[in-house]
Amino acid sequence: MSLTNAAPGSPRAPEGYDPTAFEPFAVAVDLAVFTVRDSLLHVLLVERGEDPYRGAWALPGGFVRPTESAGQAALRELAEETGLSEETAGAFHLEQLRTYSAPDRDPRMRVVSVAYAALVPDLPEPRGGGDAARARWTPYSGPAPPGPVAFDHGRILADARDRIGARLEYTCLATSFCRPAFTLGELRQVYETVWGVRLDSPNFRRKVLATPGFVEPLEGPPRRTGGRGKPAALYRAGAATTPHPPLLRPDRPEGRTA
Amino acid sequence: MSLTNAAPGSPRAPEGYDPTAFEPFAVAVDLAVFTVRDSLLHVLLVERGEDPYRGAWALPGGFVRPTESAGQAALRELAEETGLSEETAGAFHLEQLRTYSAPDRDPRMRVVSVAYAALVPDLPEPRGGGDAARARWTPYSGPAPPGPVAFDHGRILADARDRIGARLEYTCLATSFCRPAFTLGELRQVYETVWGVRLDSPNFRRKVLATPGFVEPLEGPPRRTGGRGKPAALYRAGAATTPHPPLLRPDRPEGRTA
DNA sequence: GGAATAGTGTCTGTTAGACAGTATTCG
DNA sequence: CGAATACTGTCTAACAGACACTATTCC
Repeated sequence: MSLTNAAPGSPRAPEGYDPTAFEPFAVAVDLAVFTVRDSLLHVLLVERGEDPYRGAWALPGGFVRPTESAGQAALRELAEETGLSEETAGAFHLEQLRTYSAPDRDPRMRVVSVAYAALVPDLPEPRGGGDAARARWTPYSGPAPPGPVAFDHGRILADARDRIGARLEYTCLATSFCRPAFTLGELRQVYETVWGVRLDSPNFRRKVLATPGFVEPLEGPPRRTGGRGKPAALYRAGAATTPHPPLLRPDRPEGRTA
Repeated sequence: MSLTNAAPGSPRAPEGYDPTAFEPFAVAVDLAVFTVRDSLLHVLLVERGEDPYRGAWALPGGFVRPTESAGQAALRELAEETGLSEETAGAFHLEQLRTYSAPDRDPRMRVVSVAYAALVPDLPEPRGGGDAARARWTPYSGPAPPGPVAFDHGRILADARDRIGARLEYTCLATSFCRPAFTLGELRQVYETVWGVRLDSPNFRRKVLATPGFVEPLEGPPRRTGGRGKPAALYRAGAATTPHPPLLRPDRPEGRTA
């Protein structure tokens, strides 16, 4: 809740807690921006130009301004890092992950960070103004992080990846990784890349098409593909948000069913 | 991220952003503490004793202290509100939900709140010191919130309920609502209460027992029940965290499968 | 006995995965 | 032609839901 502790005598604030009397908290957002490129999961990292962790890679992000919410700050940062307008960036999937608040996560002062995950299609090289020039798409496929990263960003990154993988099972957001028009083969590669598995193409097609509104066929010249082979029909993302039944990952050697 | 904006000339902080120069943020935690009592979902609410929203019901919570994380603050508040020790309260399921940060969510100052959900068994009446005396278990079963609540707590509550319902499908945390020893009938009632459906008892039993480590049989005097009928065997929570396959909610008239 | 809960067993329509087979394109 | 991808169709083992039946207890 908020400020009930301002009451003198409250057990939660023995002597008239005044939040402004404490060392102030800074509130920041950190972005894990993912894309699928060349059948590899990539994440957008920026090289730090200042201490601490000078020269290390870090998640893009910044402070929440006094008049904006964390979500608005995340969208603003996403637009800056990708070099797109906020309106264009607003079409991307951007979701709050969780908040990191260990007292010592930033050695200089108390910074509480709200982490967001963004899913974008394969974009041209990140381009924005200023220090976004140091931004790079970094492969992030194995279970290990893509190298040493600043602060607790390795942990945030790992959490974000787990979350995205899990969300693919129960949501339709895999299409967020695809361009406006895509083939079912490209969509399947998204799942295969994020999950690190091979999926049976006919069965995948059946499941996706079984959920109405997951994808919608496009009229245009029915062709295009990622190499040779028969040209594939094009689709665009539909309005559905939840495939039913879910597209569960194969294997997962855990509890068995009766 | 953190403090990259301290760099002068950065596009994200044009003139040497100093976070301490801004109006400070306060960081709080809000708790949605759920329990199942008499086949109804209940949530713990406290009556506010100060303005704003004096006399309205609110989620229990408080400010994050300078030396603790948000998670530690949530555990501290949970212990205070339930009147238990932090060690005892630490056995309850407590998970971070999401962070609420609209600039105007608190009329007095900028408060960013990290919301947590706690799942507890049916406890005796909430008892703690001080203003926890105003805490009450409030039924929260229908789709509507349990009445007018302070701040954006109605929204937090609705989000929390949705999350708990969804988590029951893909996790084993329903046992968190049960006492240390419980019958499968009691466990089934947890699902029925949270989801608002009737489940087939034999099939439910089959699914639960099919996931090794979901529940473990207890030796003790094999009996007890919630009224009359044949006494049921007792179980305790196992080590498994994920039922496989998931215990999906029935119905859900949405996408159909092939 | 009747009602209520626990627990076992069975039956059946559906489904998920496997895979055969055809179509279309590139080199 | 061979390789690669798209797409259709089918077969089968397994499963989910429905439900019949028995057991045990309280009233």
